[in-house]
Amino acid sequence: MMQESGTETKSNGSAIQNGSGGSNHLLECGGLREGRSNGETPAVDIGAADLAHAQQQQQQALQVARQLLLQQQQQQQVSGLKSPKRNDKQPALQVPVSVAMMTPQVITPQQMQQILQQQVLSPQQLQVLLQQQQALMLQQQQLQEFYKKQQEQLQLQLLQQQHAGKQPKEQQQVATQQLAFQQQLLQMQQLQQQHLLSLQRQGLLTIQPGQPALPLQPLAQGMIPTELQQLWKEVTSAHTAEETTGNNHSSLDLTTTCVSSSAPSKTSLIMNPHASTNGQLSVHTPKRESLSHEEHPHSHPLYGHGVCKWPGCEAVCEDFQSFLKHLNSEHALDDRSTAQCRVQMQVVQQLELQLAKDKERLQAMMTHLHVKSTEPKAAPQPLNLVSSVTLSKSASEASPQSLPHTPTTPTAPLTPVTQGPSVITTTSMHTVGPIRRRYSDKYNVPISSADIAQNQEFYKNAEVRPPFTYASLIRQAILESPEKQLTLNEIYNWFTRMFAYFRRNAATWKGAIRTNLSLHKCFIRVEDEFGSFWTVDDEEFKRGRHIQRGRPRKYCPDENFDELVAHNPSLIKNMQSSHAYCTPLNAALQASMAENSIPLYTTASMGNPTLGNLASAIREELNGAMEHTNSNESDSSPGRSPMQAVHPVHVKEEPLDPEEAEGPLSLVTTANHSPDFDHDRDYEDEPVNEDME
DNA sequence: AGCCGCCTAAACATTT
DNA sequence: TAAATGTTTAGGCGGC
Repeated sequence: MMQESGTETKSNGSAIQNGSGGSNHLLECGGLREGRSNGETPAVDIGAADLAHAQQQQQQALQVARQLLLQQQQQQQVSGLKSPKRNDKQPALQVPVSVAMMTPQVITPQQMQQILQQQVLSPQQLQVLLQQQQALMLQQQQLQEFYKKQQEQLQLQLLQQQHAGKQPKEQQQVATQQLAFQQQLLQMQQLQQQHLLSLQRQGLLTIQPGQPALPLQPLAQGMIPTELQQLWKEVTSAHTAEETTGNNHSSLDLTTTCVSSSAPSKTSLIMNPHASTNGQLSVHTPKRESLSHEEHPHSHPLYGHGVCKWPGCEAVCEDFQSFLKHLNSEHALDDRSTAQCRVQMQVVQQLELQLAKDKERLQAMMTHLHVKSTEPKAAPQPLNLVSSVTLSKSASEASPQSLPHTPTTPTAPLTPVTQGPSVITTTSMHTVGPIRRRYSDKYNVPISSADIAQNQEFYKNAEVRPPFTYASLIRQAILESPEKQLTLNEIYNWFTRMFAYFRRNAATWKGAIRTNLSLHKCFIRVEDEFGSFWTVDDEEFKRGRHIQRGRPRKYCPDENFDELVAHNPSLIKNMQSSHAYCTPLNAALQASMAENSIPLYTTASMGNPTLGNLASAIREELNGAMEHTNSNESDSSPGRSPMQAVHPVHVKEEPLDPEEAEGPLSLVTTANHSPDFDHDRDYEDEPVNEDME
């Protein structure tokens, strides 16, 4: 946190920051201006132009839709006026369909613009929203048309009746139909209100709990208590809006409007008539029956520690009686409570979903680790695995007060989303608040794809720093690629694509990426005729070692270099970068490592024979070759030839592990081309065996 | 308090 | 020549 803010402050002065200063297009900096020299297609590079375009489309569509609606309504009014004889007995039937009533449900362009300006929606989300909006309007139109026809029919009948003075039954029927339609319209309105509400929420949350049509996935990943509280407050504040619907008995039919039936664990809202309080709504789920408070008269799920636990309420109630009173008065069966219940249903649903996922994950983890679990289904015991203590601590610190604060940047149109807690799952292993509790700290636990994917949508849209180290992310980027290899630029693009956070301060994080690539042993630079790319050695990643400090600069001219290049023209880059340190591992050292069962340079754990693994294999092979050469010479061609035979690539020299070579057993036989060398050895106090875990 | 890992900035070298 | 890429170091910060 402290570091975070400090960092931000620092980077505020950077040129990059200034470059996008004053603009609300937060996406325009970062990797987006990068030339894509590699010609890869950026998947979701969202630029200002894209946003503007989407915005324009939205507005156009909305305007067209509104015009259509308006026209219809005008027509209707005209037709109404044109009705030969208006029956005064039916005025109520004319009222519901009015511009005043319908239009507020449709998102105005201004609202949309507002949403867009907050820039919390990805183009995909925008598209979904647009489609939803259009679908809703279409529905609305259809209903209106139908209603209009019905009305005409009714009027016709009334006319006939006036002339004939009969058929009261039919009239009654039609009137009933009309009433039914009124209800339908009300439901439509509700739906639209909900839609609007969701959009409003999106302005704050990016993700929309009450949105039936939108994919629930983002929400499923994204809710944390703080956000939920916020959500409650919104719902509360939206109360007035909902109240305008007035006599909506139908609005209490919660299940019709809110719950996506696609969700695996269905929840149903039950009006609990047996609750100790009148009209109290309680959320029942199939799995978690709330405590029966009939059995515990003074224990109520909504009451605890003298406080009303109704979401968003927290009213202090001295005793249970006053709580009941409060409950009855403040949380009676009304629209607000209903809406809140809807939200709560969503919450429960998401949590269940999340729980199921995490249970599954835990099971897989345990299976993988061969941990005997007596109760695989039970709540996860704090396994003595990765630091549950740490996690719980960080989780506890992930309070809204300690949010990552980035508002110092003028470029950041900070929506509440960006200020929201950075971690959105409650159960993920790496629950991290703003604190940079890095996932792979110490343990170098690789991020699984699921870890990132789980919150993928969130991080894509919320400018929240992901709780992963650069190394972990780079590794993830590389491993996600089909070939398990990426150019630097592709790595950049992955970052910008996957994390909204990395769409600004490009200089900073790009530099960090480069630094990490160079610094971590696990990242292997490979070069072919098309350029260079990076692969990852997963085993090395888990070991988490860095290239040792004090390593001499790789760019040191050397007299042997020309000769080397002569033999291996394609090695130019790598040779010149570090040939001086391609110290052969002597047999003793290797034996030592073998004794320690060090899986040095074994193939990466990802399974697929990829180039990354190939690189590792090559190195392995190279090590074997070194074993035989017993060379004191610098790493010249003999070691390299096999590599080239295997693949027209070569890896950076670092793989030869100067670290080991410089350990106590090290027989650093290379000529010291660098004056820093002895200096390096002075620094290098890392004995091999210690290094070997 | 000291160590360690991570992040950031910066300087510098090399390549494109 | 500028920008991108790559390497290395220093210093700050938080966690342990």
